[in-house]
This record gives sequence, structure tokens and C-alpha cells, in this order.
Amino acid sequence: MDSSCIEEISSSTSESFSTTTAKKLSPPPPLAAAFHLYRMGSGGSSVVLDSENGVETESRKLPSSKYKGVVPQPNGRWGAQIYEKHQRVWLGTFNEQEEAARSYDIAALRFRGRDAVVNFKTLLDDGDLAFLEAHSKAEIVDMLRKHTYADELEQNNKRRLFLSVDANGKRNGSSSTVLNDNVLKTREVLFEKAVTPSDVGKLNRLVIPKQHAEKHFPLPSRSPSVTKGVLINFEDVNGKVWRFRYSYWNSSQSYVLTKGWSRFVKEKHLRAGDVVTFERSTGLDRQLYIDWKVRSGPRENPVQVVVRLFGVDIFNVNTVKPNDVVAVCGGKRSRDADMFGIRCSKKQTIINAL
DNA sequence: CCTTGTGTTGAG
DNA sequence: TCAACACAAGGG
Repeated sequence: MDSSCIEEISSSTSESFSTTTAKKLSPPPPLAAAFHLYRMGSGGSSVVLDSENGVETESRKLPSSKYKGVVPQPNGRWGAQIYEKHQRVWLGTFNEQEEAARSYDIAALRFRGRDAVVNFKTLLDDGDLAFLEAHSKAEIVDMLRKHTYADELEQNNKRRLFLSVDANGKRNGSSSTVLNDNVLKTREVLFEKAVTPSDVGKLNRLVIPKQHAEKHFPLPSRSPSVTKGVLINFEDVNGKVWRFRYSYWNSSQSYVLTKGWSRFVKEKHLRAGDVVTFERSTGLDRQLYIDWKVRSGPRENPVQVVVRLFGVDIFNVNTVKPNDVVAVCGGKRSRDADMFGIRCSKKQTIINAL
């Protein structure tokens, strides 16, 4: 239903883009000037040449932008536009090319998805995507035209931090769904890793298996992101947000979570063998989550174990084999002392048993 | 009056 | 789909 919204903005007249009328209305092009028309594009009374300072050159040629979706304006400013269904959607005018380019990028992401070709390959912040997905194309376009996108996004993120607490207060034993207000938000497990001794040791870093790293946390290749890494936010069971630096270590050819990781290890009292789970909301927001589970194995008191697949109970087992990957919600070891007494049921959930 | 952004075209 | 170009509609 949001796809139709855009029409309201680009052209009030509904489905009428009759090609016939288009032909009829075409005004007589100024073919008077038989000068050279180079460049791509059309029309163009480009009177070739251009004396550096354009002192008195008749050339009205407007400087083109190197950015996609950005077009020059007569007054020196820049316009941003994107095409959709044979129609142009105007994204507004801006003082700087980069500003217009950025606006185009945002629109492109909203219109064409995360894989859209954009001007600036900045890593899509999870909050960014969530925001885009949560608004209609028309709303995004409106914000861009009014230059209020940044503010709206910021306010949205603040709001989300508070709501997340309630969301978790509603959590039940399932690790795949969480009820937030009236919206059922589902989350998918991206991957899990049984932490190694070094992951919880003095190296202060967690190695993310390359396979998973490249699939779920693609790092903008080539850009400075490779060297400096990026900051990624993860929300834990208590609604607490953990921000880790994520980067690639050439020396070891591995992807790692560095800054911030040691604090997580310490606060959660992670021990080698414990399993860390990375999840992501599949709903409108693309919020990332991190959770941990006590290492599976002997010595745990016998507890009811429910094997689940996509949130559906598959079968129950009473024992957990050594190499099973187990997700424990409300394990023995105490979770944060600052948590609000939130405790999952006594049962444990196996996510990827077998 | 000046700026916005639509009409429209030719190239890719 | 896209940008170039012209210019009418808009807003002050």
C-alpha cells in the first residue's frame, strides 16, 4: 500500500502517463542552433566551448554533477531525483552536491532495497534500515524534500531505545519472537558461535567465523571501513545496547568484534564453550540482537529441553549432548545484576540441535 | 523576481 | 532508467 503513495507526490494525476499525450505535447525543440551537441543526454543548446571564466561565453551549460541522481539547478544549487515506474520523483533541491547525492542514496535504498546502487557506500546502519522500512516511500521523499530526514531518524532511534525495554519485559521463553506493543516482531538467528578460550581471554576480541561474517555483516570493501572497522549496535535480552567495533584483521585474515567485546564478556561472565547468538529482526526494523547461552554439557541440572525450529516446538529431550548447540534463555549463571528481574522460564531452548 | 521542479527528449 | 535542457508554475 505504500507503493501507491508515491504517485501522490510525483504526479497527482493517477495512472495517466499515456504515451500519446506525451508525443502531442512535445514542444518544438530549438533546433535552430546547429552547434555541436556532445555529451550524453538530449536537447542541449550547449554552445560548445567555454572560456575558462566564461567571461562572456553564451554557454548556459550547467555544470553536471558526478553524483548519481543529482542534477544542476539554474541558480547554482543541486536537485536530486530518482526514477520509478517511468516517472521522476523529485527529491528536492540542495546547496551541496553531496547533500543531494546523499538524499538520492536514501531514496534509492528505500525504493530499491539495500542493494541499490548508491553514491556513498556507507555501511547501512541497522537503525537506518529500520527507519527506512518503517516509512512509506512518500514519507521518505517528503522528509528528503524538507530536509528533515536526519532529525526524524535521530528522534526515531531515541524512541526505540526506550521501547526496547518494554519489549523485553514481554519476552517469553522463545528466543525467536518477542512481543512489542501490538506488533509481533520476529527475529531470525543469524548464527551462533561457541566462544573459544581466546574469545573470552585477554585478546579482547571475538572472532566471527568468516562464513558468517561475510554473509551477515558485509564490510564495505575497499573503503576505510576495512581498516578502521565500523561500529555496530546489538541489543541484548535486557534491552541493553552493546556497541562493538567490527573490523577485519588482515594479519589473521579474520573478522572480529573488538572494542566493547571485553565488557560483554565480563558482564555476562562468558566462559569458553558458551554460545553467543546473533540475531536480527526480520520485521520492519532490522535491529540486531546478541544473546549468550551457557555451554552445553554435563553438570547442568536436568532441565526440560525444548527443541525448536523457527519457533515451533519440534520435540523434547532430557539430555543435551556435548556438541549440541544450545541456546539457553535464563541459564544458571546469573545474567546481568542490573536486569529487571526478567527471567525466562526454566526451560532451555535448543536452537540448532543436531 | 527568483527558485523550484515539471515537461520532455535523446542516449544508454 | 537517466541526465540535460527549457521554462512555466509557485512563493514571497
